[in-house]
Amino acid sequence: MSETRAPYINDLQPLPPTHSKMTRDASQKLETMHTDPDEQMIVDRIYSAVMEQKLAPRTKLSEAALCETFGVGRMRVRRALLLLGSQGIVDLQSNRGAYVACPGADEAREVFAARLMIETGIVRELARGIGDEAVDVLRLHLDKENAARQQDDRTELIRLSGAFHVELAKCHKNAVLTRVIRELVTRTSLIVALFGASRSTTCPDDEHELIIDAIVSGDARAAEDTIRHHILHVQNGLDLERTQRTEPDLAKILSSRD
Amino acid sequence: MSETRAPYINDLQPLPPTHSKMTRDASQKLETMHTDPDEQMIVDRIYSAVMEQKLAPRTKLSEAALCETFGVGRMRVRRALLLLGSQGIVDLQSNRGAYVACPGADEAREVFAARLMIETGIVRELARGIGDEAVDVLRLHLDKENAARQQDDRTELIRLSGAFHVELAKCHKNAVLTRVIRELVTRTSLIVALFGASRSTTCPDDEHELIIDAIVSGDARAAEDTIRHHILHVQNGLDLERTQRTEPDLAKILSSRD
DNA sequence: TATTTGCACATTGTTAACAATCATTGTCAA
DNA sequence: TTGACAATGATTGTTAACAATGTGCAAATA
Repeated sequence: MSETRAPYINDLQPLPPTHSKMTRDASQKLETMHTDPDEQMIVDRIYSAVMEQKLAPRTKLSEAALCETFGVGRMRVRRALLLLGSQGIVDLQSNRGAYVACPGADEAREVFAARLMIETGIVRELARGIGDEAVDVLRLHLDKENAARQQDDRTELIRLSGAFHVELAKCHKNAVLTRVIRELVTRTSLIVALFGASRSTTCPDDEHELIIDAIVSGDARAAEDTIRHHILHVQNGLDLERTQRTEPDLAKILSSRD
Repeated sequence: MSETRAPYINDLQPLPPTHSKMTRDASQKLETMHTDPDEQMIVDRIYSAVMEQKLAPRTKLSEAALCETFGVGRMRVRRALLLLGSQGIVDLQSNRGAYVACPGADEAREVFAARLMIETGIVRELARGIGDEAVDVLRLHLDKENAARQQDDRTELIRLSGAFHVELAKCHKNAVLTRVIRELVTRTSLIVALFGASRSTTCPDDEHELIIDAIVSGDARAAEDTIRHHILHVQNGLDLERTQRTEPDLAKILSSRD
């Protein structure tokens, strides 16, 4: 459906190139931990890169590049890519390689709908009784967000904005739930990178603070409404109705044989 | 923490042996589709076997056995096991092999807590407006459950009981959400196999029908309460507070050399 | 000049052999 | 008899070579 266009997107994407970051991380990794080159490290690294929007959708993740980058054998890279593919972060195309996933509008709506259903439950239960130390963790996270916003650190702000929702899930001390949310948040990063038009999506103002306030107030209904409003706000800041960037690309290419 | 006991459980488990089913499925598969021996087939097969409680927890899934069973190379089996491991269905132990997962009481509580939060959202949104064809699908599923119950087909009833919740998720036509629920339901099957004491867990009476009725009535609150009650009912039918079956097994074996 | 066809290269998929680790069993000594 | 210890066998982890597929370029032809 969407694999017949733009074979190598590296030089087409406006986002920072992947190679510079890759090599930096590679050297860093080769220096620090040569003892445990687990493939979970590769997964986490790519996961983080996607969440920070350093890896643009449709970026090719060739095995050779990843091998050299992380200094591991092809098997490890292959396993990591398989895991990432099973979570919808990368798109594994047979005999063609692995690419950072490029979710369509339908899939984007699915992710937001799922987040709405799950996260409303998360904050509702938290409003029904949250530990003091958990509130402290959340408020500390809020401080980091504000600091990043004041310093105009866009990358850090993007990362923290997504991580806030993971922190909300972590309050339940439920590894199963946290994993689900982490996956959905990461896919949201891809969606925002693809469909994000205005900067409002990357700057959630003080909505996160409102969510915390609603939770500590103990009003479950208010907490639900607040996070629902927040998620919808992020979604409404996107160009989901429009055809994505790749679709007109194909049409343009096919019609540009003038 | 829990890998130091009962290395080979095949002949210790009271559940049906895995080999008979395996070989049957293997021949069936070799006959029908020799063209696409994808590893997704292996994953789905093991998934189904776990949901039907044909594969008991702690059952060893050796690579050689799976290779011969499914008639594929070791790489395919390895990839399938990695995927199953990433979803908590099997436990991959380094240099020791893959075993059907044996969730502890804490993990069981996490799964139920996650299901409570997510599935209440699912039925709430469904109560807010569900398509007629979706209702038909659910009622048809209910008929199958009743048929299996009347025929005392315990295996089929177990499968359908879990699949009902997957069908609920499917009503949203949301692949992301459906995948999450499918994983949670499958892990619930493992939990029930481990901690299930009374048969009440396998026979949810007519609670599923109550859920559908609450949904079609349009009362979101009632739908939430109904499925919450249902999930808690299943959970309360378990011996979660007790130490699981494997602990006393080892003690009994070690002390039974009279 | 534009299109198509063939070839060369690069990348991925697969297989098989090898290395490493773990479990079991047998042996020896206390 | 019991305990530790070592050897053997089996199973998993890893690597490298090979096969297969897709991509891009170039040459040839209309």
